[in-house]
Amino acid sequence: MDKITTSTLTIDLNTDPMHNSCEATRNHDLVEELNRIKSENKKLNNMLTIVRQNYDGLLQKNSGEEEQSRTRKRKLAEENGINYHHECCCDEWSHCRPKEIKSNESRVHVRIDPSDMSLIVNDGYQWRKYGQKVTRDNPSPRAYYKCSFAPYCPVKKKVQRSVNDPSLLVATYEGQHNHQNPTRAPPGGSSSPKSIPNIECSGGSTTGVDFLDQSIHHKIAINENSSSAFHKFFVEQMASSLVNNPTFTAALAAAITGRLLDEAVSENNDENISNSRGFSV
DNA sequence: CGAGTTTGACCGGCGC
DNA sequence: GCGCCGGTCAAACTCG
Repeated sequence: MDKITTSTLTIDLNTDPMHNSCEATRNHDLVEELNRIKSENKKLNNMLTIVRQNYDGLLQKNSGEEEQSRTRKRKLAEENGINYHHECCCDEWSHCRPKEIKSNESRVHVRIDPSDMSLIVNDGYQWRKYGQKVTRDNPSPRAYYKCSFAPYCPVKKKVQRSVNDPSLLVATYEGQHNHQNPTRAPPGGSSSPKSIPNIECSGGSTTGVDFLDQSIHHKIAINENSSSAFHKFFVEQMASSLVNNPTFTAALAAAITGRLLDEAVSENNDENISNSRGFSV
């Protein structure tokens, strides 16, 4: 998956024989950072590969056994007096039905304290709960929320505890926000944004990671520019990729870009341009 | 008193 | 056509 090779970078860095030691140091830093980004990219790609494999396996399972299969399994499970749950990336059987997944729908997993019984996912937006229901495939209730930050924001989210892992909240987002993420400008005037939980994206697309490679390419092309400028570009590229990617929710995009923008701003303020910090989603 | 939450009722889609 | 189930509504309730 790695599109950048070290050899490519070496050639790129050594094209000018007149480079001084300062530039050499900077290039060395760039190589180190590149390796670090590649390493993180590889980790993310591994995670996504696993998710994709699970997803593909699920699709194969569903298509192979055809629609009847679901009924048969459901009947069998009910006859045996058990709730049927397959073993895949999904924690809810209903999500794995061959029902078409909406393009503007996505899911995030949020790690919480297992003792915390609340169904609250703090993603920076303001939500109003309009319903709660216990579904047949999950003993824990599912909460229904509407975005209440903007008057006509169409975004809804469903939050339910994972069947397999009680410490995992599964939030399903539908639609796109028609307003800014309030995290960027807290209504209460607080300078520090609300804490973003440990959100893990669950989906089949790899495009959310590919922008890293594109950015690395661009980084080499603009390696005469300052690192902060690159960092800014990196953040913008990331935000753009997320916004344009239908598999990522607006909430997830806002959470990630918010965090990175904060990093970029703080690094600019410190004038300590190391680019050594990573990010995790 | 207003905003948010709770919870039972209702509705529509889907499978049988 | 009937029943099941997920999603939504709305009145009652709670809280600051």
